[in-house]
Amino acid sequence: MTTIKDIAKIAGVSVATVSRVINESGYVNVDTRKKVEEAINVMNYSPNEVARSLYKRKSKLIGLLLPDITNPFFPQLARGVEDLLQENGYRLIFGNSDENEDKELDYIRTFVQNNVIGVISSTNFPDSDTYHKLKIPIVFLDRTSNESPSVYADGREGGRIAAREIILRGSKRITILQGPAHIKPAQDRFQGAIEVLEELGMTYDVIQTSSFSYGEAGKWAKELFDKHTDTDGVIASNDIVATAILQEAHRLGKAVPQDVQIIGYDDTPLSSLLSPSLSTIRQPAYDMGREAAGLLIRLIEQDKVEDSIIQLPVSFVERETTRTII
Amino acid sequence: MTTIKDIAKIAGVSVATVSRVINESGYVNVDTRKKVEEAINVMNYSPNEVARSLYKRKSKLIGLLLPDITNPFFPQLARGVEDLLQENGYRLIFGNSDENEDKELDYIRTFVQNNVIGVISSTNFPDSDTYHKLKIPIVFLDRTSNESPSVYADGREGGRIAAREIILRGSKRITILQGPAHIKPAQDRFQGAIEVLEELGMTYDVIQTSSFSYGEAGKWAKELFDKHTDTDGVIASNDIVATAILQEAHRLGKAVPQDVQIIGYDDTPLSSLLSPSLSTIRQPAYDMGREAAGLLIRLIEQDKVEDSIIQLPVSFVERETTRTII
DNA sequence: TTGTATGCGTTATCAT
DNA sequence: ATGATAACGCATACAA
Repeated sequence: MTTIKDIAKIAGVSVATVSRVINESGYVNVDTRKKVEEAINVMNYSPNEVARSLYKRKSKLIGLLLPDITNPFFPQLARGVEDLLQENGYRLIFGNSDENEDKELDYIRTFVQNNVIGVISSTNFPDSDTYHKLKIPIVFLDRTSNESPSVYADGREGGRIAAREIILRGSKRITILQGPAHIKPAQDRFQGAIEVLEELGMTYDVIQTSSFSYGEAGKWAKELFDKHTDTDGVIASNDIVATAILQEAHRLGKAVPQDVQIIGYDDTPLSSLLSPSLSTIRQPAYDMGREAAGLLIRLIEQDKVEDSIIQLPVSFVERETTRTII
Repeated sequence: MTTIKDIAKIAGVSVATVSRVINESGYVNVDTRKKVEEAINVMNYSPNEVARSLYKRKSKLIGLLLPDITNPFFPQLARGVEDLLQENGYRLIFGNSDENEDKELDYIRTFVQNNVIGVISSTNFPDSDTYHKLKIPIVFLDRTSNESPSVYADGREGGRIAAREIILRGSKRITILQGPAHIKPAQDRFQGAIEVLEELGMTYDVIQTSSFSYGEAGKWAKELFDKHTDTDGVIASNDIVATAILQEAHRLGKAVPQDVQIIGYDDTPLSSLLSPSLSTIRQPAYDMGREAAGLLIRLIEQDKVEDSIIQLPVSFVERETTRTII
């Protein structure tokens, strides 16, 4: 590996001078600058970020913690984060937490050990000690905590919209899937929907679920139609579950949306590809990722940051699993 | 931040001794070890990986380069990689290349700048200078290059299977989608299919495509049924494109699989959720990721590694877009 | 305008 | 069995 020393030798200057031209700091004569740049090009030199990081006590690395990149909602988030960071010269250390606190702590620790300059986390434990003690900027993504910087979509409103739309389109006996208890955004959207259901005096049933995995979704779907045969509207906790419901309805010979309406949540790419395509509440995942990255960069680079809590709007995406308004 | 110096002071020993207990290297008295461990626990100390990395000239970081995490095939790969690496104490620096060589080089450079100890890459340019000059182990994932370590599924065989199965199930006028020219695995599967088509003397048409994106897939679907009205079997370049074909067939009122059979490629989670669910060629993505990580670790930790080219089997997954064998 | 020297936190060598 | 110290590659304070 070629080091700053090699460059200095080749250019016939001291390492300090080389450092100056690299970092455009301090004075340096035009001619010597040229010599140095020449040497840098010839050797195809680029500075060792590890040494820099050690000296400055901070790197260009940012830690990203997501529950599970295999859940189609998260790649979009990740991509948004990565794009903006990359454009700004930052790089990503990435980990899946599986909503598991231990795994999460382990990652946070190695983030710190690697001098990451900030972290973006979709955690279920934003109030844990680990986060409070962190001395680097952190933004919670798709999660919130008090006054902490965070980027999320309005889950409660999303739930309200879902309930309103499905009622508006004529469902009378609604079943609502309650997402995993430990996942805050899932509870928010559930609460929002319940509110509207109550306000409008609708009769409804609730099915508890404990994960968002493809594997288990089918189970809830079966349970739903098993327990609540006369359901004519389903508010699912996310698109994955909604898809399973749709499949099960299909299997049972129920017509969607004529017999049962279904509303998903997230608007993952999947939802537009189903037949019938899935009506859903859209979260602007890619934008959320970008916003989170932007916020983190501001937190890192500026002294004072306003608007460190960013709430993005959700919206109803009308597709084919809901009827058209009469 | 608490450093090894702090621990040394608290434990009343030298930094050398602390280092010894941390790394379990050299002799250290049981009692002093206890004192040191005590201090480490009290201070919740963990060593600065950056300093370690600087001294040792290598980190515990591994670079992972994927085309686009937003394409549902790649999260599975990524997850496989991450799981195995994480279990072995390695961490991931992650980047999307968008199949763009410049972006890729940029990432490889920053990988090196950060002393990554190995790289896993799904690149279209495995023979580029950058990779040849890399002095750290690299494994190509879902890609191959000569004798270089790599993990991939047998694309040619996958293509052959797809063609065989669709013919076996009665399609006579097959249209085959040729994936992006610059993506090697896409061409492999295409070649494999063509071989069988030729061998069996089938008539077939080819549609060129230039990306795997959701956005453009619909375009090719339209083109396909537009140009080749009498097609009764479609071999798609991957599940995304197959899904678009399925949608378009549906829109045109063609019955699947009665009028048209469709075979996808990859077996992304998506494919089992469609209606009709998608028959496809399965690539064991998660396992490929794990294998790649395992191979890389062997490359890193062992002097000599056999079987550094790992080919995983593909298989036909029979679902509802193909007819049952007569 | 440039160079020398120091320290970032760690590991390893060499004494003791 | 333990400690003092050089070195990893870089950026900066200070001298010149």
